Amino acid sequence: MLKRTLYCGEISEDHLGKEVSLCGWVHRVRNHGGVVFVDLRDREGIVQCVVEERINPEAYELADSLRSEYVVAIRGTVRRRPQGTENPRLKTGNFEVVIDRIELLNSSEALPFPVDEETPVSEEIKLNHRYLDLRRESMRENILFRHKAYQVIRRVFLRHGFVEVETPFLTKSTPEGARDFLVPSRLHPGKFYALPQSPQLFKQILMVAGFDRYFQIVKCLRDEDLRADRQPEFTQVDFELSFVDEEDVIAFSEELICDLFKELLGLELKRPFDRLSYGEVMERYGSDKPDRRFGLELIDLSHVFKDTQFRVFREALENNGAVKAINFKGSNLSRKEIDELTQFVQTLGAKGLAWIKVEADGKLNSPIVKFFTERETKELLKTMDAKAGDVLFFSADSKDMVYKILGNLRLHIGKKYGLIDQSKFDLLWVVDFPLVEWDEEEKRFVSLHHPFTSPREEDIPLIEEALKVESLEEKKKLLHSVRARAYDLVINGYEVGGGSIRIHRRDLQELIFKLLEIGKVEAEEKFGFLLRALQFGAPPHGGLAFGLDRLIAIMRGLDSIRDVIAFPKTQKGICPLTGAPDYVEPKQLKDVHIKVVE
RNA sequence: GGAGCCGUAGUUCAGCCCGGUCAGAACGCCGGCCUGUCAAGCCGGAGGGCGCGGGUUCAAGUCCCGUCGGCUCCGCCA
Repeated sequence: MLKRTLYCGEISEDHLGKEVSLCGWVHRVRNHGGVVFVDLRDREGIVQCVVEERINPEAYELADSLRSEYVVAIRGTVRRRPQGTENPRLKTGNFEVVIDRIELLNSSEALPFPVDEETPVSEEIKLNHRYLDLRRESMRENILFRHKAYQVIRRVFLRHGFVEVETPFLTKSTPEGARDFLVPSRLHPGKFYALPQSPQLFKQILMVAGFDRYFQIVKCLRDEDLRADRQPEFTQVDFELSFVDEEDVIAFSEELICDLFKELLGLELKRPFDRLSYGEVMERYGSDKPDRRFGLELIDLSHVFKDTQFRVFREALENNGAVKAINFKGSNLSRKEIDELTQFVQTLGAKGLAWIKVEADGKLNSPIVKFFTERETKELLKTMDAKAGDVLFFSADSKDMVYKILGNLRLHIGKKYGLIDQSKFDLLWVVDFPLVEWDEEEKRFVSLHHPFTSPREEDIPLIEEALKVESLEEKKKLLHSVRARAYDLVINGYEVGGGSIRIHRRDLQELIFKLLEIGKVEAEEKFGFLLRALQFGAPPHGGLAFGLDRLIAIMRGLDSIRDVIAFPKTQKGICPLTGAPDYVEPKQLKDVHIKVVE
């Protein structure tokens, strides 16, 4: 067999006149009668190979019989293409390989879909034949890009003295957080391991153990429903440092992100990244992960309607809710377009969508202005800076609902009407998260981040006070102002990283468990190992984890993380390639003491 | 758990609203021609019965119900 001397995509000026041997896949064959062009492809790119019948009849005949995705080795001589026949779309487009010999290494069936960028192919078919999909240039580049990212990331960590440590995959199920994937134990009937949602507790233990700086590029598993940016198994760039505060973690994170953007995209990001508080981003964007590449900010109207007779607005304000609006400036939306947006917000649980359109003559076209006083209307238009052609959309409801409706509507409009500058990267730290929020379903407070996140020192008395008061409203009020020492990195409206300074004192950790109504017995049972560790000289520590899949997808301008994962799952959590999940043999079930009930 | 869009040749789609030459196009595939193309070109050919199951009807890709699958979103995701 001919042995490769270089990759197809590497052919350049340097190889002119030299004999080369290439191994790869037949991308395309063009036979012009007497001369055949074979585009040969490998992971580095494509190069055109050529053979003429009258010069090399044997190779010509074989070349003529080649079909897409046949595997061949080709020996030949590199030459400059005849003038006027260069192909600027190929990296190797100024050169071609004059075929001396072709070895057919394997043939291929007719393809289920073309290995090119032109034809859109359904996700199902692509994943079914992922090996073919991955041969496509864009997918190959996504995977190679990701590979390069690993290298940059490791280099940055090593530069800063981080130690790479692996943590267990067979671990313990913990309450709080996402649903666990469970693994039945054969040796311990009725007991289960859980696959880790993240190495959170292990990395904290490593800090207690004195490793000082830890990192790991690691799979995390959560048994929750999928989204374009969520897979049941995904990769975190996880790290933790001792003897640090927020600023250290943030500064290091920025360096890591900057190095990635610089080395992989050639972009110099401006440092420090912007920071906004959780409260501010919720007020302005209705989201804790805002995309700031376009406007349409939420504007508060409670002062305008504080005494309004319009029932919908009045009730919202009376019930401690909010009245807010966004102004889609100069959009001149038609009634049909407004109806479409109304339908959209209804899928989010809105009853309807109040709107005002400012017509060209300045008249207001709206189903609701008739309920406003003259003063309200005037102040409203002023607050919203409403001009001819503008369309205003309102939401009046509980604060959570207003944020949800207008935040999602804002994004929907931004995408639908092309308001987003796709060439930009918007990097933002969201800080000052509340430590906990009330969970109406569970009727208790739950961590916004996770139960190991430290509250601000000065806010701890508020927690103690809240635990003493009886009234729930009073509790909520007190706890609302307890801030977590947490920080999220948001890029283009995606949460790509999150972390916090952790609790390193047992008494404080116990206080938080108490706040979260995790009883002493349960805390001991589930987190006893952590509590004990905190008693034996736990250093102050904190860290962060980046969602690598999301980060790579954003850097590559992709909408779905499936495109940066070699073997992703479909929305129903199925791997079409292997057919997982699947039934197993009764013997296997018996071994692990599992009986399946319908 | 819920909502929306989609499912027709190997692939991407049109046809569905207004049931009755509606089973089509392009690419791919097969055969032939062609010495400079590069998503080659030209000529010819094969290939599906419309995801699956019911129902309505004289008649169903076309209407109705159910179901499965893909995608997007809500819930969920400490």
